[in-house]
Amino acid sequence: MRVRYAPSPTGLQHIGGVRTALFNYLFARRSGGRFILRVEDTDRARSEDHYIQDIYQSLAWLGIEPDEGPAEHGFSGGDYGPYIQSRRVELYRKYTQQLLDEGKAYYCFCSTERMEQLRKKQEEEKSALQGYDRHCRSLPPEEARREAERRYAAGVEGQGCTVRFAIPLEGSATFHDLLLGDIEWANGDINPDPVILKADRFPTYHLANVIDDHLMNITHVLRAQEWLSSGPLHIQLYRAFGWEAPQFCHLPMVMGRDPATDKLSKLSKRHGATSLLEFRKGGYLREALINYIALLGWAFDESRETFTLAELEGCFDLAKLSRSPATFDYRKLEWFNGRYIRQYSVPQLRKELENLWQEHSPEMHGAVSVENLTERLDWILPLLQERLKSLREIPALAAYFFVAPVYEEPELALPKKHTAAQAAALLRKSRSVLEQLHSRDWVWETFDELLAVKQDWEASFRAAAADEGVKMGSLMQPLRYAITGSNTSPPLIESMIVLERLAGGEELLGRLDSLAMCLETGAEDL
RNA sequence: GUCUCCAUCGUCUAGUGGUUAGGACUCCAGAUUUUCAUUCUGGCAACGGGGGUUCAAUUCCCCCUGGAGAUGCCA
Repeated sequence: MRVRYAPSPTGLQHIGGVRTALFNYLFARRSGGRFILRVEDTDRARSEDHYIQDIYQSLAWLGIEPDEGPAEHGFSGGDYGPYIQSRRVELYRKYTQQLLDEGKAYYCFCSTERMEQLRKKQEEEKSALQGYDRHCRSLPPEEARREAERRYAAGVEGQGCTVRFAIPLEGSATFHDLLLGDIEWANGDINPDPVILKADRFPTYHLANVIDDHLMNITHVLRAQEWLSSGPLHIQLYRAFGWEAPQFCHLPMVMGRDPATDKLSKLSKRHGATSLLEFRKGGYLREALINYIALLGWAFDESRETFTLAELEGCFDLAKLSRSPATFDYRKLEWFNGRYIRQYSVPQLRKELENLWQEHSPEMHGAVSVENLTERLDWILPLLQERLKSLREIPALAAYFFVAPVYEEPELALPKKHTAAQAAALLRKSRSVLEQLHSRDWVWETFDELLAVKQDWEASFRAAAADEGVKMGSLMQPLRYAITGSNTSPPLIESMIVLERLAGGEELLGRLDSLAMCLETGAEDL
């Protein structure tokens, strides 16, 4: 078995493309076959080098390794190179010539203006026939050849000489799709005589794709269903060359819902983030992306939905593909992401962050900088880990460990049915507890030891709450606001211990005093 | 317009000629908890419509409807 992922470097790798790559990869792994990466850069106007880099980086990030790929870019080259189509143009010209010689293709001199007018006219007349009118198909071949040579010799690009494939006028093309079953298509319904060699003498997708799949011995073509209607054309091309066509499997499309119109369409930029590396930048873990993408149009059984790449390699099965399109759901991706974040160990998570922040500076909060953030992550991460949906939330959530909060909404400091004065009193009580705790001799070096210390601290605060005749929550609320500047935060006692470790006890007391002052001076407003 | 593909909760899906139509996300409620989150428990929610075939259709067939894709010297 030999399968390939054949992206064109005309844009960033997006979810749909990556899903196709993943399924091809999994199919190869599962069947002991080979997974080939081929770059289809036949569109000279739109192909760009950095898009090629994006393809490589995307696959590398996910851990999808091609068995064969462009050797000039460091991939293990197989026996079928080059794997970049722009380095194979002579091949495509040679095969085009063959088709020309056999009368299965013909030169076309119709200008783009003529084609535009034709299309416009067909649209206006709501013509049953759409597409090329085969104007040049009946040109005497010898005459056409001379004209083509004349134009090529003139050398100017865009002289309007293309080569079109002569679709048989009668009959039909039939092929068996592994997912969809038998597909039969009347030749009359195939796009009439598509261009196979453009005016710049580069091949179009259809030609290059068919030639390369054949030459590279591809046995199975797994591609998105948007290609289904090119299937019959490709079958006709294989037939014209006298080649056996590979097995086809047209994967369900990945859709997105346009928030403005509420309409579904092929997932694209208008639906939000779609490029893979954008997700990485946005704090998503590779495991989450792989797991979620694998489930887009595929399911293992009635309940299991957690899979690592390695597990997928062992259980992926085309028979379990869905035939209907899948809508991309950002929320479910987030849910997976949260789960995988919680599964990571703290060192793993820290490493991931350091790598990420090296490439993309995160949006920082106050005085939090990458330097002093990463070195303290081992203390902070355990407190944040279980409330993260994405890595990108970390700087904002961790900010209070680095800078004193600004008390913009002091009413958040008030427990239910408490006045500002009462809250300030609770704060003073907490202050005395902290002072007492500071006078004690305690040390801790690991997070586990911190948890032991926490027992003591918590007991002291509980006693204080009882003293004051309030619930623990009531005592904690002003304290929480003082320390974190919010009424929702990671566990407060652990936070204080960590903060004391990172910034010293005076920092804690200072925050309490400053909120108390704030409450007392603004008391009448609350 | 034409051709083609598709059709189970809002979303991703499982499933069968006879099931209380299963799971997950979201949402809601409850429990745990110093808040938030996590975790746990419970709940809301689906076989697009009409014809057949059959003792019996969500399941098989046809039509309709709906959705999507293609209709490029883009892939």
